[in-house]
Amino acid sequence: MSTFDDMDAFEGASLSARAMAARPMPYLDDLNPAQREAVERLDGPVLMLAGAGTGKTKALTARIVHLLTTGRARPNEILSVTFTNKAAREMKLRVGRMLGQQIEGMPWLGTFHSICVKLLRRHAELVGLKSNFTILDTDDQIRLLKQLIRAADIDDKRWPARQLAGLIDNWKNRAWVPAKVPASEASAYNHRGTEFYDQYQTRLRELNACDFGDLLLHMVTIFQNHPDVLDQYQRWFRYILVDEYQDTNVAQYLWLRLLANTHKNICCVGDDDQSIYGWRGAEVGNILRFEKDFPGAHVVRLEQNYRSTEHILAAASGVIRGNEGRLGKELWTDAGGGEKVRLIGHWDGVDEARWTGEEIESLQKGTRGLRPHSLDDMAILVRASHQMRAFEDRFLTIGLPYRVIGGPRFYERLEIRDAMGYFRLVVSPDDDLAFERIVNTPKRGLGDKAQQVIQATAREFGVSLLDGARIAVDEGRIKGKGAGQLRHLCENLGRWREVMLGPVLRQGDVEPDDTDAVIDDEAPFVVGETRRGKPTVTHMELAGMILDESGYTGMWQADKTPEAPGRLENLKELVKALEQFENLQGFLEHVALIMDNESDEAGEKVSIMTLHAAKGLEFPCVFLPGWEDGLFPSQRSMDESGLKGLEEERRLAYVGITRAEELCTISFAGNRQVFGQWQSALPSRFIDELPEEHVDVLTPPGLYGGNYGAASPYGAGSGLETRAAEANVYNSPGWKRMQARSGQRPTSQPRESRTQVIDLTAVSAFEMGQRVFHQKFGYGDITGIEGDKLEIAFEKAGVKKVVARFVHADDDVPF
DNA sequence: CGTCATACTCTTTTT
DNA sequence: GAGTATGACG
Repeated sequence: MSTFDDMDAFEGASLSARAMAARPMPYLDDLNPAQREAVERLDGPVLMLAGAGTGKTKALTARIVHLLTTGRARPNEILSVTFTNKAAREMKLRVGRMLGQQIEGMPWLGTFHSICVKLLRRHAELVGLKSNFTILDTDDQIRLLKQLIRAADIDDKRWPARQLAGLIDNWKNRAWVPAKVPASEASAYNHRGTEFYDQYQTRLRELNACDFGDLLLHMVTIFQNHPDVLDQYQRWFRYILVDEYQDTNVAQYLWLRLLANTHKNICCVGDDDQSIYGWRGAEVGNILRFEKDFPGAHVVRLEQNYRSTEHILAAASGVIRGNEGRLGKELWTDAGGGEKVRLIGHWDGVDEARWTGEEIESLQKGTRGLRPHSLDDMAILVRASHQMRAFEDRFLTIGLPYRVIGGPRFYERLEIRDAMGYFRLVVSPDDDLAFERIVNTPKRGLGDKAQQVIQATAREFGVSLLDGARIAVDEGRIKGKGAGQLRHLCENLGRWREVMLGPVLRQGDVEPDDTDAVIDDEAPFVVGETRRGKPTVTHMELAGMILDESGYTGMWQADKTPEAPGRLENLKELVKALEQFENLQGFLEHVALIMDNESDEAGEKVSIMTLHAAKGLEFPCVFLPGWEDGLFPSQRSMDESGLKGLEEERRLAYVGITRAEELCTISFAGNRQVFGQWQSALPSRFIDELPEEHVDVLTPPGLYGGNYGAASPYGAGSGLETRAAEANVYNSPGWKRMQARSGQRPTSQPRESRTQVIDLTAVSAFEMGQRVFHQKFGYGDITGIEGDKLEIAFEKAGVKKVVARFVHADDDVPF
């Protein structure tokens, strides 16, 4: 079967090019001249330099629609790549909307990774894989490397697997296969980096697996070594569109260049000022070099900003101006001045969080001529995720609803990964990594020794761990109660697999309720020559069955730790998520590639996220806390990458400010608790780069260091001065206030500013001494009741004041 | 083999 | 400070 037969068979061809060519093009009227040029210049290489908030996605979707409308390409001949699944979804949606019809056939609109998986499944054998290869997540990757490291008798304390993983990842990002890693890297990882890289790749092949970086690397390798394959795709993809081009790494760049080589109709959209992923291999150079790489390229600049006020844009420009070697863009708007960017200094991180919380509440009511804002309009953008905690703590105690975006991802949670380990093993019984993960979870009395026996047996017979386990059990190589449990597990796995595959049909059997399907070609799994009927249970039921019968659910039900209920909840959610998929296999594939978690909880909430996660988003009101040297710009960034690192941090600042539509508030704190240790810092150097005429310095009464220029409470300074200041810290009013606060008198000032409805039913449900459960703090006893707030002595988290509705009575535990 | 205590790293950022 | 990893003990 030729590769393109199935492409044609793809949903794609549903739109006839002729029918579309006759249509009007209303979408063009909606564009400004620059956008319009970017849309209409269809042939040849185009670089769309799109500043923040300049309608990039609009132009990009209009371009796709234009390609379709003019009949230049059918939907399945357009390759459009994004970095995130979210961006891909958004684009699909908007193309459909603009076109006025739902488009089924954009099979090649997706992330680099998802498109590469699709391609790689077709050509896997060219790099020594089978088309049903599994995609390893970071955790599997690390465990695999650790095995290799230990096998080589190296101290994995001194030479951590994470480091090696990072190294290999880097190399893959640069499209270096083991043989191509340059000599200059030879000293990496104690001079054994390349050696391990080679071993690792071999091992992956044995496991019929690949990691994230491989998805791209393998495709580049295939394109380079198999011109016939490349040629097909080069001809097939008549038009290529790339979003966020400034974030591409070398492998992605090569991949694109190879594919674009025939038609050369490649349109890259990006903003060099928003390149913030250098640390994971992105090369700003790709976008800076575009005109050299693609001779005859047209560059279109989108500079009219539709998002922010003048002051905000000017502040952002002022900061980004400090970077060298930009392509150069100046954003402008006709939106008028608006509010100046606000700057405020705080004594410490706790104060910062408290002030921010109060500010959010007054923005909600509407202050100083600003309209009232929904909490959904507000976001707190931090440099590093650990900064989130201060805000979470504060918001929890004052009962301010918030959502953390990009926090611990759903699919990375322990219980989810365990569950998926079971699913993986049912779908592919020779997934050794999955086997290792779940053999002894829940506890089955299979410790180190038993597992070594299994390993040895598997190696001896040259089979998977699961088969090795079967043999080991049959031959009585494993003793004790573990043996029985292991046998049980193996039998279960076999049985679940049979259930999934469906009943075996004998020659001539007819499906009871489907007369056409003597042999069901669409059945998810056709193994060997065996014919299978429709499974008797849905994959959701199967999933539930697996989790229950394996004892996994039971394990958490028996667990009395505070996390257990949440974990069970997550497992339920996991099974629910299965509904959207045809079968377990489809689900696993999806999960491997989905890294963003859309938690669409209802209700108005303030968003808290990292600056990286905020790229592409916008909010009327944005808070940018933690602008202190060392934190932002991050010391590590500067140590590792010097000026380049600093410039990337500066771009991060630029990204942060340009997220704001109406109000942008920057803050810093003189002191912060890091690693449980108090540390002081100076205001960020980026603060000095904010143009004064666009900044409002807020200095609340009794506050230290609210002025900038001479911004720090201790004066701008040398290390000496800082040390001296540290000595003074303990006499300062702020310190004393902090001490007083941590004393937590039960009658501390009631907060008059709150206009929250007190939920009396919630309060009256509690009484002194009652044992309660809190989602974040765990179990505790009520030691005080005051309005709608409870004072609770938590077992783990200590004494806290918490709004009653965040607390549940715990009826399970007698006292 | 499983549980508990201690010791040690960790904080960038993610497809 | 918290989570993980290792080692001693039951």
